[in-house]
Amino acid sequence: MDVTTRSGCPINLSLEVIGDKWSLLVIRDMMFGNRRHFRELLTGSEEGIASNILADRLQRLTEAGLITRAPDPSHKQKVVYSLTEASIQLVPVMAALGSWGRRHLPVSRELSIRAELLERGGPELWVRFMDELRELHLGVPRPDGAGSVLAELTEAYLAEVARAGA
Amino acid sequence: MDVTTRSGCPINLSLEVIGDKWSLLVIRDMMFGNRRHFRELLTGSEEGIASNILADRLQRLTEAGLITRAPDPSHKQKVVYSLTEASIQLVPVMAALGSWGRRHLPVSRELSIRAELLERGGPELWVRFMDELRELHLGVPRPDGAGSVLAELTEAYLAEVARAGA
DNA sequence: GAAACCGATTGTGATCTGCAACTGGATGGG
DNA sequence: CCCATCCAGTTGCAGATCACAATCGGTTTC
Repeated sequence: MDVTTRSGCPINLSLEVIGDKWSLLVIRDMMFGNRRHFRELLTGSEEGIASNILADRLQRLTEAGLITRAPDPSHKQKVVYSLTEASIQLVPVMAALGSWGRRHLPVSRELSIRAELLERGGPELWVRFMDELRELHLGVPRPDGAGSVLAELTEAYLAEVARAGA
Repeated sequence: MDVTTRSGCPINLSLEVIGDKWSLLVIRDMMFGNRRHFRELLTGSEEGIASNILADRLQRLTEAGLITRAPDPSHKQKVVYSLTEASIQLVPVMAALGSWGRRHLPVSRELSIRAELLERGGPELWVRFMDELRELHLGVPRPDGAGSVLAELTEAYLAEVARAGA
C-alpha cells in the first residue's frame, strides 16, 4: 500500500512505517502490556487514543506486516492482534528510545522503571524478552524454566505504582 | 512550548519530540551528512523536505533542546545549526532504527551501508562517533589520532555510489 | 549595480488528527 | 425471551498539520 517511497534510506523507511505519534505506542502496549484486543488497547492506553485512530493504525500496521489479526475462538466477535517477527525485533528500538527519553525528558518514575530495567539488562535481556514475545505472539515454544521478562517488568512497574500511591 | 503532555512514559515523550516523519531526518542529515546550514539541509535532503517544514522543524527542535542556532561569522546572513548533547545521544536510536529498517524494509544498498557499518561496529563505534560529534558540534576536543567515524561512513557510502553508478 | 544566494515566510489546497456519536452484531443475566 | 452491556470498528465534522510553489528583504559576489 506504500506506493510512494521518499528514499531507500533505512531510517527514512522506518519512519515511513512507524514515524508517527501513535504506531509505536500501539506496539508498546501490545509488547509491554500484553494487550491483544481492540478494547484493551483503546481503554488501557495511558495517552487516550481515539478509536478511529486506533482502528487506522491497526490496519496500517497489519498492512505493513508488523501486526497480524485473527478471530478469537472464545468470542465470535473478538479479534486478537499479535506482533510479528518484524515488530518483535523493534525491542532494541524501544529500549534505545526509552533510554533516551528517560535521560532527556520529564518522565514519570513509575512509567520509566521499565525503560530503566531494559537499559540495565542490556542486549541479553532484550533477547530473552524477544523469545518470550515469540512464544506469546507467534506460538514458538521456549525451553521450560525460562523466566518471564514481561512479569519482571510488570512487577517492577506495579511496585513503583504502589510506592507512589502509598 | 510543549504544554500538553500525554503521559510521562519515556517512549511517549520521545515520540512527542521526534515522533514525526521529518525531525529525525533533519537530525540524521546533520549527524551523518554534517549539514549545518538551512540550504544544505534543504537541498541535500534525499527526501525533498519543503522549506517551511524545515524551518518549522528547526525551530521545534531548537525549542526542544536538540539543536542550537548560531550566526555564522563568515557570512552575516548564514546561520549554523548544531547538535546538542541530547541529540548526539540519539546515535543509538539511529543505529537501532537503521538496523531494523535494513532488515525489514526495501532499503537501497547505497543508503544502507552506513546502517550496516553502525550495526557491525556496535556500541564501541557509536561512542567514538558521538565523541566526534561532540567535537564537531560542541567544540569538545578529542585526543589526537582518534580516527573519523564520519569519514569512514562517508567513504563507504561513496564507494557504494561509485559501484552502483559505474 | 546586477545576479545569485541567504534563511526563511506566505498562500493554497490536500491530508491527517481528535473527538463524540453511532453501527450491527454477540454475550450474559434475569 | 428481553434488555443492558460489550465488541470491533465507522461516520461526521472541525481544526491542525502537511506538501508544494512562489516570494520576501537582506547580503554577498562578481
